[in-house]
Amino acid sequence: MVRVPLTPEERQRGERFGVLLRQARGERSMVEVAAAAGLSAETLRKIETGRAPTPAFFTVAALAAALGLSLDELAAACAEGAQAGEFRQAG
Amino acid sequence: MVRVPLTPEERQRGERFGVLLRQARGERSMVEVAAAAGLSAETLRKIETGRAPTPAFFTVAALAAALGLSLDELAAACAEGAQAGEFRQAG
DNA sequence: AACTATACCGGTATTAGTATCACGGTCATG
DNA sequence: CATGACCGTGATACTAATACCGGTATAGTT
Repeated sequence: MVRVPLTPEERQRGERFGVLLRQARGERSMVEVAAAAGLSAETLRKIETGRAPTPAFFTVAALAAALGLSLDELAAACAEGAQAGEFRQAG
Repeated sequence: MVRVPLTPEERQRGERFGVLLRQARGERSMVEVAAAAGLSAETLRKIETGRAPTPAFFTVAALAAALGLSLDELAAACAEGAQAGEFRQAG
């Protein structure tokens, strides 16, 4: 095995990431935001639904610009979410 | 063609991106920074040399955290660099 | 019911990111 | 020179991101 498959935690992080993007998209359509970011709507949908859990940096940067989000806050939000659900689930 | 190959501009952006990371690494070794970011040294090398021009978002986020960089500034620097190197070299 | 717009889903094709393996260069030791 | 440790690099193997296609479902309009 030369490339390790994505761990469940990474996929969960991708899901949280997608939720954040979807919230930021608000009422706008996928097609509009995807076009603004220079992506296909399918790619945006995969990212939002967590089916593409680790998108490329510049893809996320373009999306963040189209949505008016901060990359640092975005990454921090995912990291915080990971800690919240990672080892503090039981107590 | 279902996935468009990276354009020369995207590759150039990847090279600028790698240069920024290498500058931020300073005197530290690849092995140390890669370990701090949770990557293999080879992956860090590919990113720094521009052979991986569009790394994953969380890979970049981990690197930025290890190097003390801002993701927003990083993305902005690459975008500005694109404009600066495109038609305004002296800018 | 038909038409339009939006979003979800499975399948498919192609490129690219990431990790492991193997090699050369440098410095310190003997 | 031989050995070992660290650094950077190139080749290779494997998974994932991205895009396109067809089908499905919901909601609004006529």
